[in-house]
Amino acid sequence: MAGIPNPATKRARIADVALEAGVARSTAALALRDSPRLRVETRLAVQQAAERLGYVYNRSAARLRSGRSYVIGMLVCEITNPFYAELTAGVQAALESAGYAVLLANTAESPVRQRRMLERFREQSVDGIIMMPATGTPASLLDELDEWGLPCVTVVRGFRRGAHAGPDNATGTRLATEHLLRLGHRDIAFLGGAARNSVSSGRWEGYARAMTASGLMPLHLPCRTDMGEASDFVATLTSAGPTALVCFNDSVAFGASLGLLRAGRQPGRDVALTGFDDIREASSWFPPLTTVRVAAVDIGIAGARILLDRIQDPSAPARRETLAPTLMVRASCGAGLRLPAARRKARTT
Amino acid sequence: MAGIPNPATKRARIADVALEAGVARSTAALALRDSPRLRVETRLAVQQAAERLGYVYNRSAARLRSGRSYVIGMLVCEITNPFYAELTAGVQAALESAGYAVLLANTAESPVRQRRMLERFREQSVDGIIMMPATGTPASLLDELDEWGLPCVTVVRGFRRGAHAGPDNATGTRLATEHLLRLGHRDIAFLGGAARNSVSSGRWEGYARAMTASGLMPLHLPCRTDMGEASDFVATLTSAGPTALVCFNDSVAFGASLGLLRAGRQPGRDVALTGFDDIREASSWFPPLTTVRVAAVDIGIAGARILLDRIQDPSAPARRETLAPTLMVRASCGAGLRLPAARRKARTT
DNA sequence: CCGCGTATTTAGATCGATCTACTACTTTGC
DNA sequence: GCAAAGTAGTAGATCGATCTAAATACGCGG
Repeated sequence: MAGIPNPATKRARIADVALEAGVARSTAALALRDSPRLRVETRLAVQQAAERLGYVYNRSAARLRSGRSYVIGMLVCEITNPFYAELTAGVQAALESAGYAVLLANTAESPVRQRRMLERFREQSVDGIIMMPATGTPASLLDELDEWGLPCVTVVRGFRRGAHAGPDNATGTRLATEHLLRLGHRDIAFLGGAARNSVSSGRWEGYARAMTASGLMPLHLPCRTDMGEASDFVATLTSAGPTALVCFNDSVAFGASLGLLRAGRQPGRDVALTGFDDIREASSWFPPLTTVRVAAVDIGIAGARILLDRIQDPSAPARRETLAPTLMVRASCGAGLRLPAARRKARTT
Repeated sequence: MAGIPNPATKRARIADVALEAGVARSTAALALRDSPRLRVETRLAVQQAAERLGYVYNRSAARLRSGRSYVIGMLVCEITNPFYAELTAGVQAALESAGYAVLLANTAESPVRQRRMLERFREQSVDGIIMMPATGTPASLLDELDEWGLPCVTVVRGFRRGAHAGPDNATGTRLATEHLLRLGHRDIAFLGGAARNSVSSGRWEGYARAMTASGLMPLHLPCRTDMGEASDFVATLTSAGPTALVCFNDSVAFGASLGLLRAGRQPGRDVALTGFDDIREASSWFPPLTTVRVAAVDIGIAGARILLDRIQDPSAPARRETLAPTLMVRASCGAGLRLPAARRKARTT
């Protein structure tokens, strides 16, 4: 009867629904959760009663009793990095369709903030954690979370142990380096990724192995992994420098190409570039960026799935998933680049 | 005594802390919330007892009784857009320092997903909502949220009414347009922002007014607001086209500059560009992007503050904050651009 | 028509905090 | 010296769901 929910009267509770449907409170609760223990008719009757009253489920109450919150805590090391933003979107979408909500915190690479947020997540009694550890996080954090009884999955970055989803970094840079070698480059340097973490070391290793396998010396050009830094750094390189750069990620490659332009050099012609991640902007860049594709969204989805399985069965061994990368060959490595100079001449004739 | 929290035994409750400290449960609760109703010594004793037991506050229980969750729901229309990513970081930081956690959902511009997530937020009994309405959201959504008793603030995008924090879009594009006019441009077009929302109309208006004030015809070049689209669109413009583009936002401006390069034209020399937002990448772009600065982070912080005030006093009238933009003059509008060609010549001498 | 197993439904305790209203004990005022 | 006011602490109800264990209904063989 009550049709329209009235803001003045209080929100309907499960007891009200039970009354309206003419069943017991516990029956109503079961019906609203679609329990097979109830007859279909009963379930339907209760659900219709709930509809009539404009009943809204109160997960806070459920959470207190059942201990399950259907909330996952997510720690992102730097949400303003487009790769992590995409990954966040992937995680969120995957968890959303499994009925979970996502508590998000940006650690901005600070282990202190990271710790504070983990504690807050614990107070909020999240069902699990999905995180990219801030640079400098000790692996012992996993033990602590374990002690807290909080299932955890690392994504992209991780530790030697523990549930994890991430790209095969070494294979990725190996593919990129081998491609450049095939194109005839010999003086190839690795740009960016100074931080000592699993991602940096993996990407460096893939590059370095490919170089030494060809009898060449690997060279590390360290710079912070953002566009501005990379741009400044590359602008200082002279024409005597490397003819090709394997960049730590796409942002660094973008920075490198802008730096080259600033120095009056043409990315893709004067210096070949490869990136890593294949973020959305990579293909529409000029020149389009040759890069290692590891769909951030897919990593997010994989991480979410591992976490959900882990929540279901916390005793199962920690699963680790390494996503195979593919090389997206575009123009920035020198193949098939249409140069502005050439175009300009063509246009004026 | 119990020193180390034992994962085998259950988590300590407030009753355990009370026992350890030799006070009543309600006293312990007050002490843990630092209530001034208690003597300092009592508070300290309880807090130390909590420390000893490794007590962790259970907000789920508190939330059930008190109705306050210290969780805010945030709806982002497109988290992979760097501007919104920065805004998200701002909101998150501001709310975090006020003791709140943020439930995040990416609507990907879908009103359906937006609605679903709002309902989920409601179930989770968030204390408030901070959102950028997906394109096509009716203003009546505000009434619904009101009926639900959920305080809400819109950021960046919004409606005619309701609490809001956002940039002064019209002033921003007016500044940019006037700057281009001062530089002698007459054939200036507005690029991007086809969607019919408050942001698009505001930015178009500022541009159009400045044009008509100078006796010029405003021209809208509609294209979707992402880098790839803008790049494709601009690549088709001929040299007979406009000499300057006021772009809807930085991403569009980036796309435009890449599109010009593809067409063999030089952004900043052949065509002047201005952006909007001043995202991190704008200053390290080549050429550095002249753009309207409205710190995304500041909008996020302003939005968070308005929401928190609104939660404190829901009966107060909805506050609206418009952040004044400033024009960041850089090279992309043609002033002080050092051209690659010139540089290249200088380097070879 | 009884007993037994299975399918449904239910009563009442429970999760862990907060809130209200009350007690006990000081202090103050006159 | 006694009421009024103030201070510090407490008992017990309460939030709204879930869980456990038990009651009831139903079907069927004998």
